[in-house]
Amino acid sequence: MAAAPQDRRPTVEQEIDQRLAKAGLRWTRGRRAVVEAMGRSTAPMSVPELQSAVGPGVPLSSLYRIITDLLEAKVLLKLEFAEGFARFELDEELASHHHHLVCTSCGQVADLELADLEVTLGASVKSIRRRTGFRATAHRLDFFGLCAACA
Amino acid sequence: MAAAPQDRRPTVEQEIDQRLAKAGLRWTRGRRAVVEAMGRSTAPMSVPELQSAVGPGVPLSSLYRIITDLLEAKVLLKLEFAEGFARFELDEELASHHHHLVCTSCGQVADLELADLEVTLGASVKSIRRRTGFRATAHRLDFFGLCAACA
DNA sequence: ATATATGCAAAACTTTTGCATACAA
DNA sequence: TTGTATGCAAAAGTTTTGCATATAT
Repeated sequence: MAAAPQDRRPTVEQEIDQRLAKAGLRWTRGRRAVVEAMGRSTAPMSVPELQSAVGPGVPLSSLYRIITDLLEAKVLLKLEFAEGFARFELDEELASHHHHLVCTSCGQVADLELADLEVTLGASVKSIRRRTGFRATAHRLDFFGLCAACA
Repeated sequence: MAAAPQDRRPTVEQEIDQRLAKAGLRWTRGRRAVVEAMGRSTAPMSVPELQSAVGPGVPLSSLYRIITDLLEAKVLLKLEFAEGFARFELDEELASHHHHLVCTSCGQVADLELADLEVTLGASVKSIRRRTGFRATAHRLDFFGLCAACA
């Protein structure tokens, strides 16, 4: 659903602009390329994947520095799936809260929304705080198994 | 509760023995030290943590090789919390299925059991298979926030 | 104009590997 | 005894950093 004229909620682009500004970061060619590549992807990307999505204009060291900055600005989220390297995706508030399906055979990682579960998880957060004093502000739920193609 | 004489279920040690044997692995001093250190810990350990728990008798390269072997034998489980390095814990069937509370302030990782949630998650696994064809055989749920001490 | 971001090269950190020796079965 | 595991050193893979230059504001 596109933003209607009377919609006062900022677009994703505007929201990203704001986060960069708040972090004191400039809107540069490299950062634009990374954010756009992330926006095009439907699953968290590794740095090599990001590099080929962005094209040869951005060297590795810059990619890593851009990622570090975007993490600090809360534009990106860092994920690790016990693969030995990190993956990244757009911050959940910029996209939507979701979980991951990790295929243990081919390594593919897919996004998945499970709205009904979130209610239950919200209740768990309260019970955790009551039982342990831990104040959870975020969670991650990943499923491991075989994707349709590998099964 | 200790195993009663009539209890036919193997102890954790026997179960580990079996898994090593099935994988064709010998029960050596280094592996024993690692398994014991893991058994003593209540939270997943990084390799440096494991190294100091085990003491100076086991060099890094051996530790990593031992970990690799124990992962293959399904005695250990590998976890990553987007810290840039891996953590390890005893396989869930050797301990108990649980989740993690990761403090984003001090970095502490604590174990947590949430039995009631497992039922809901089981239902989700079925719904995922129906909707996407993905066959989940395991899951991981981690909560991020502030531990009681940091809050 | 000025502070910030980039590009290149070098380095740091985690993890893996080759090879000779030591050890478990 | 025989194959497996270990220890040391060297290397590989991922991520970080120093410094000079280029760029956004």
